Amino acid sequence: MTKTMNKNNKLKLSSNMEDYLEVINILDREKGFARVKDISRLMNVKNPSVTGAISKLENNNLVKHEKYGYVELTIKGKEIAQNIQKKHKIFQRFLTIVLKINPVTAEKDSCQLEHAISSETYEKLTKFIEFIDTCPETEIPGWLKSFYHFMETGERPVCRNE
Amino acid sequence: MTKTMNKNNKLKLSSNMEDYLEVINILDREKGFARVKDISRLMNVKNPSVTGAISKLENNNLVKHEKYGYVELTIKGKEIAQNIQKKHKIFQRFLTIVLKINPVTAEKDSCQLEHAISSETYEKLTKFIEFIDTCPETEIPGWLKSFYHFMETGERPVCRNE
DNA sequence: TAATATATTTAGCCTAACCTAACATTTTAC
DNA sequence: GTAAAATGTTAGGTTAGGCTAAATATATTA
Repeated sequence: MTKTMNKNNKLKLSSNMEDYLEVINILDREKGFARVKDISRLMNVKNPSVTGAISKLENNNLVKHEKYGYVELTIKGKEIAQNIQKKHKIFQRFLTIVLKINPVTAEKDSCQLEHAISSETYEKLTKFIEFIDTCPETEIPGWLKSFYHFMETGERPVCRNE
Repeated sequence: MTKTMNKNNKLKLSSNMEDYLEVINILDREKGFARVKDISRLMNVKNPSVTGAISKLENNNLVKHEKYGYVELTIKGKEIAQNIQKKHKIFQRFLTIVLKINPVTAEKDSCQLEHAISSETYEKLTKFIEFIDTCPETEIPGWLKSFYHFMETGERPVCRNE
């Protein structure tokens, strides 16, 4: 066990490496392949930084890459990438739906928050959004409408004890 | 403008430096002063790391420190520390009150999330907690009780359209 | 097919954080 | 009041991640 592992013997990746995996996954999904150039563009870094990062990910068996060729996620790499993206999306939804954060800020915040949340918290936040989504009677639950009103006006409507 | 500034000409600190400010502030509040030893203990680093960090913070006018003596926050340093702590606390409350995350995980997550959230999102999250806190009729709003129930059982109670 | 353009890698350097070992200062205990 | 213990600093090394410049490989186009 030479590499950095957490208590569950799972690889502990820096948020940087997580970002690389995420970007590679996005490119793969959207274009069918990921090249160094595209990764560097999306990550806002230069090509040599990508080459370096890729080779680290390769050492951890998270990507495959043959010289001058495409970068591909391994099963393990894809798992991690998808995990991060789920966290990203749940924050995106929470911030835009519940807190009414503007899309640009919500996106930026989600990019950071996705690396900072535990799985336990992710699960419960997901439940929370599900709770709102599955409101059986209206698109937006009454209490959430009340919160919107509270944010806009400071007025505190009656809070029913259901 | 040689130092790293963001678009508002504000200092952009690494989350590491933010953590040092936070810890110094906590020590100052709880013990009346902050020494290198205490900082290193709370930060889980060795003394020389603290000395190095302190001197960087000093260069940015965020702390004062005379050799072998106490470390003190400047006004600016204190402002930043308090800002981070407010973010920490609001996550702590959100995670424990709304999502019912266990205190240990909530604390760990808050320590990370505090560095990842914009001011705008912080403000709105604060509003959200305020909305819950000021529920005029009950300790815990009915909708939140319904969510707890939903988390525990998966049952979806009636959602009133208030 | 040769010349040019683009993409990738390598080499070498920088900064932020951390560390250990060695040295300096301050505090404590006799 | 000095010697031991504790605390703090300096020096020098490591790793992660970024950069530029230069070399190499691939792709395109004349």
